[in-house]
Amino acid sequence: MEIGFFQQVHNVVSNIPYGRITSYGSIAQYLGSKGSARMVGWALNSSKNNTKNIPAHRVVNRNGLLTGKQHFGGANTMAELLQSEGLKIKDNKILDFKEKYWDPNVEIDRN
DNA sequence: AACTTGACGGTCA
DNA sequence: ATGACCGCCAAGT
Repeated sequence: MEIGFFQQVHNVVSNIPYGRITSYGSIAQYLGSKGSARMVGWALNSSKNNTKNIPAHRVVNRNGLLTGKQHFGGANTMAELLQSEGLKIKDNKILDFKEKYWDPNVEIDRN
């Protein structure tokens, strides 16, 4: 059986190291034509259905903006999670986005 | 079955 | 640099 799109997303997101972040688009690109960036967001949304602990807070949009903060319950939960991992956040944006950026297309060896 | 929505991203004015 | 548009594709209504 083929792995579902959401599960592939969960897999990639789970591989994001502590204190690092990536973007929806990068994940979508890593998965090829199996989905668009929007699909990644959708998959993460269904990840809360998954019992496993998915570090979804490490996924932001391409501008380093915390567009999905709304889905973490609290208004500032996502930002606090990221800050606790050493990232600099201001006004819902990751300041050191480029430095802490983690690209699955580069870091993961496609096994 | 048709229309709208969305945790996005690239292009163009 | 900012804002509008379009493409992406599954889910919900």
